[in-house]
Amino acid sequence: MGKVTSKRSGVLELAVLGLLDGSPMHGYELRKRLSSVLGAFHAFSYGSLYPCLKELLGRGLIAEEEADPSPRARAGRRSRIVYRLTAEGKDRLHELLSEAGPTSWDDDGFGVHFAFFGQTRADVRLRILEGRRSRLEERMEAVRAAFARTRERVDSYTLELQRHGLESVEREVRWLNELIASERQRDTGAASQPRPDETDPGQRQSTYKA
Amino acid sequence: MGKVTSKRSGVLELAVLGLLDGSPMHGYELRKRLSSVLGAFHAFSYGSLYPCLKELLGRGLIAEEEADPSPRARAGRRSRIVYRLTAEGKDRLHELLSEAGPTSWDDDGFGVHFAFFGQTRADVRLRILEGRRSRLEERMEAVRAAFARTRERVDSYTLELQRHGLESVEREVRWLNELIASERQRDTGAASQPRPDETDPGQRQSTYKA
DNA sequence: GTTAGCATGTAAGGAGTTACATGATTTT
DNA sequence: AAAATCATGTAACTCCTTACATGCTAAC
Repeated sequence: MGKVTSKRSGVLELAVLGLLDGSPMHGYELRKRLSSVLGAFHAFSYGSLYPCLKELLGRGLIAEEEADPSPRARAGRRSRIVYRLTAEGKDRLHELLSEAGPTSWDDDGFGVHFAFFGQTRADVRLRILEGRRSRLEERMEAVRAAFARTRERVDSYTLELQRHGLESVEREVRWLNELIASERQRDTGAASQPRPDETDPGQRQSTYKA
Repeated sequence: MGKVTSKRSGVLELAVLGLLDGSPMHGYELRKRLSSVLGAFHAFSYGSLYPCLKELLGRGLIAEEEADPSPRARAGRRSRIVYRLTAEGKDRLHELLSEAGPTSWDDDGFGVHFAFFGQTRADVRLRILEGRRSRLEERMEAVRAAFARTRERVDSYTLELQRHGLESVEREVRWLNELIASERQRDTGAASQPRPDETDPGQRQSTYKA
């Protein structure tokens, strides 16, 4: 009945809402931020971004900005459409940030969720980090098993590829272990509050690697 | 006019042809090999594999095996369909293995191409490795640029994500550098043969990492 | 005043997943 | 003979990309 259109992925929706929560922006700028935040993980094209913005607008999660802070738009039409998050958009953002499902463990989803960890509850952060780790460990086990089964029969390039892949995943697991340890540390000390909702803007310098 | 159906991706096609060139296999087995060869890079589901096999069959690149080496199939119907590469399939495989285009530089494509480097000409190998490296270096530059622009304004989680992403890419570039150096080394010494087509099964132990 | 880059958008379609459906073979 | 796993297949659907189309704005 009320089905607006398609769902436009959870990942892009979260990324857009999260970025607009920081500050209002127009699409072009948004896309640059996406590329830099997701960086090595993923990049979106305009062909998915603009339709997504339209849909979010239709759902009332974002709205066009009225203001023209500097009088650049001469008359009538402005060429840049600046979007801001509505109250409903903020609600939806917090809803998405509370979800620690499988979509927050895969390659794309994890990157986006992690990027907004500053706005995410501590318990959800931990669940996502641990979920991601399990996911990677499963993958490693599968590869290692196949590795053992076929070791003799594959040429050295295939072997080298598997070795490098495995090493990359192992590296990410170690990274996650450090992050998880670091999360646990800050949890002890402050009793497990049901919903801390820490705004904590930039206090925490990286204890992880240094 | 002769358009059979859709293209079913170049990546899957190459992977299937390459694996079947090794030895005939049925779909289920093929999929396991795919997961292990591509490992950390990508995995395909049956929903894409079986349609692909059908299409390759229709194009005459693969064929169903006649043989039943062990009399396991009792009567009439066999439950496993074993595919083998046809002569046309071998041609197509060599054609795909000679291509060093953009598809061999992205995440999925590179993994598959690399897995079959043993069947790839030396000059093509080098072009692919160098193409992949440029691609990664472009990405790094973009991220670094954005990094410099927004450094102050982002919270520590976003920063940590960018740092980790950048480090992962840097690691792969170093890996590629070693591979490229190693390729260049074996090129000098043997004059540049037009088509060496070295079968070289497992001679070459990893000089890269040790 | 024209090239280059900013900015927005759309239509067509490619690529693969999920979920489902079904049967054969092996293990318990 | 029930349960697990092997094995094959399909339809609907999700999601994103490519290629195109258009106009504004700044620099040369």
